[in-house]
Amino acid sequence: MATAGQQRDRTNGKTRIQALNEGRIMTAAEAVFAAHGFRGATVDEIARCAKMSKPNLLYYFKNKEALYRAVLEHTLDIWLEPLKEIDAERDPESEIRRYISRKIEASRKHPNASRIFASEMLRGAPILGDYLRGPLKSLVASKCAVIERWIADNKLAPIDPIHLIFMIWATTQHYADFAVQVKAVWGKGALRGMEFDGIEEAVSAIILRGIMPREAHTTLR
Amino acid sequence: MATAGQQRDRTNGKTRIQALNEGRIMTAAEAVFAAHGFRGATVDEIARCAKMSKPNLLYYFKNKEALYRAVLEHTLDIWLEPLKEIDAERDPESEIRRYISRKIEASRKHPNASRIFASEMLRGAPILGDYLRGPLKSLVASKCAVIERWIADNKLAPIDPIHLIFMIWATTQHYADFAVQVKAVWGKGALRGMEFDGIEEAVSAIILRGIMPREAHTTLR
DNA sequence: TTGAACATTGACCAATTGGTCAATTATATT
DNA sequence: AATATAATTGACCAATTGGTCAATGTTCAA
Repeated sequence: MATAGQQRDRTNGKTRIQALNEGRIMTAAEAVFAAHGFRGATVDEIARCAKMSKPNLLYYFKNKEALYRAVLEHTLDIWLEPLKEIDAERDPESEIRRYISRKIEASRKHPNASRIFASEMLRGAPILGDYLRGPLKSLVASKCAVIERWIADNKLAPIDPIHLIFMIWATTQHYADFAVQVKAVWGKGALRGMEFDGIEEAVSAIILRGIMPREAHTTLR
Repeated sequence: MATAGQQRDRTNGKTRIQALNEGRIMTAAEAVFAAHGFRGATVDEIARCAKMSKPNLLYYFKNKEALYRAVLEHTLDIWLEPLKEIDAERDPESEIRRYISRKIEASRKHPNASRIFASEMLRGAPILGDYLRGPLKSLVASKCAVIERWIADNKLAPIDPIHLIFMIWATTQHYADFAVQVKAVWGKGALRGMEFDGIEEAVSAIILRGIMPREAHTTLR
């Protein structure tokens, strides 16, 4: 009895109430940090948004920065997961299409994660800087190598891999970060709860056309 | 004598000192708003950055919001100018190439303008909302019509114009808004003062390939 | 050189900020 | 039912916030 590990009512070393409240706080914090950035967000507003007193919030996260870091970490997972999945062994068309699809899906399901990441970049990545220059750079380099192999094998047009990746990042996240603009300009009234349908196909179409090889003699133009 | 208009030492109804200080304030404000957004920016920091006391700053701009609006307006000019120039009468390849080129140039020369715009979008465009739904929407609609005509004339592949515009916006501004990330991942050390060379060609290459028509029978893949 | 408009600032203010703490209430294990 | 632990909060604090104002210094046309 009393096996090492969780007792009744405890998950992952956390109380039921703890898990619940930390969840509520994180969700509230994501919304506020996404809209106003680290400095523009206030602990009061996050607490109010989580329907909780400020001291209670600070009982779960020792200060504003700790909360921000927790949110950023959660954000990073969502953000990077799709890139890791690109598989050198499969064909580029389906892999890139799938990647775009996953990124659009992430922008639709977790728009605040995308916005928090954007906000952190806008301020010069004081927290994520090391991560960008370390693990992210490595990951991107390895995926660039994959793309370059595809190009060498004539499975892809000779484009610059890093700019392809930037283009996919930029375009897909645009629909989350600039959602107001997209809605305003595209006309899809706020009423019809912002449907992101068709985006995936439209974006994939242009990009894939842009990077798939043509037969030997290019017939461009 | 005393012709209606500027006296000696006055330009545009503004004193020499006025013009000079307003300029310094705007530049400082652009940097601070770009990094921290409206709420995260402080008047003190902007004043310090403009080497000026806070009351003196508020002598030129009546409050934080007025300054923000002035900065936003300046930003909008830079931001939109290139799109207006797209000319239906010329051929799509050179027009789109030129547009991308102009946008990349703007990202390089006015990165803070791009970031302020991004920040305003992240918070849901409380100030620019009406502008987006009004003049911007009209402008975009007219340019979409141009693109659609090009498609109908078989000068362009049948892609969705609005998403093409979004893609160009997103990709080009990415190099300003996410400059830290670009630098970190791309490796161009901060030393070699971030050269944006090659971006224009790389981006244009993918996008143009993606939207230029092929000969009748598509030889894709 | 003078005087009126322009420019500048230290001192100050009320409101808000991130954060603490002691006291209280709820929860869960015995 | 008892008790130890977890959860919650009102009251409070020093620092910072956006903004005011009266007093002072500077510029420039006459």
